[in-house]
Amino acid sequence: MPELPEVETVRLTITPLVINRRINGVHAPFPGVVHGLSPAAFAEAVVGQTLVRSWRRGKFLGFTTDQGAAVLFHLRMTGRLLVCKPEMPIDAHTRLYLSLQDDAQELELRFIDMRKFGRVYYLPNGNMNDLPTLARMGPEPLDPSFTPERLGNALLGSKAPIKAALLDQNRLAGLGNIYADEALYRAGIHPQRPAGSLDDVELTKLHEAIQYVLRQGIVYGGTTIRSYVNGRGQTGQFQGLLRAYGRAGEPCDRCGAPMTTERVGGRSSCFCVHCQK
DNA sequence: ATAGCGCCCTGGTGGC
DNA sequence: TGCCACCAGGGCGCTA
Repeated sequence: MPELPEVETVRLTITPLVINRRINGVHAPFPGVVHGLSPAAFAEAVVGQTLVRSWRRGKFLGFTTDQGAAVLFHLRMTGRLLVCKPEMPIDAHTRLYLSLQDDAQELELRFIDMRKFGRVYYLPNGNMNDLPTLARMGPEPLDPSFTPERLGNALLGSKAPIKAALLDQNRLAGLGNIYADEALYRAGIHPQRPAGSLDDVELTKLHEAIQYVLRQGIVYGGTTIRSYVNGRGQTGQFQGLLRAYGRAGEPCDRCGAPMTTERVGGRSSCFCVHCQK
């Protein structure tokens, strides 16, 4: 499930292969993949533009073009981005692909998504605020401006379980089920705690834990549970270092007691009842 | 405004 | 062995 570290890893692996390439064509075997406009309209808008810069906001991966527009991808659950030669056989789950040309050769950027949750967005002016989801999105947890105080502000007054609040992209960008469980485990905080009830010491611990697990996730190239691969088709390596997510019934790394699983905020959550208060 | 829940989607898994 | 209910969950839209 691509979360911030997986999207960042995809961005890092894709970027050198697609930057300074001109979009020559658009094909959308699954027309619904393009958000808010038809594939034909998307193609008409984007063909002829050159990708000049990549960026990430939460779980969105964006490419800015030479005309100041932006093409965004959201991988949701099972989305992948793959850069390959045109002659490579098309995967059955390919939802959209862009033909990219430079002086030397043509490549394709393919968006593959088994479950069709993923979307492609086009922003004519490249302005993130034109997409309401991005305009509302909370702070970037790895930005230097993200402090324990800002985390506290994001959670202030919330009676929702801290786990649900961490998954709420309007409070904090980029966390999904895996890294939320990992961060709460590392911080020793029970997922059912009301988000607004954390004291300053806990906020400091949770802030450190969020940054730590996200940075580790990036260092290890993301977490592959089922389908995630980076832009070169390689799996991540962080799954071997998970201490909470998916470890129900296994012994806690700290105290040895079996890890508990429970649904919190509609999501399965793994935690240690002894170590997380 | 906030919190909770169903929905979209498909493939893998586990139970009978 | 075969079938099928169930589960995974990000973001959105609806409800109370």
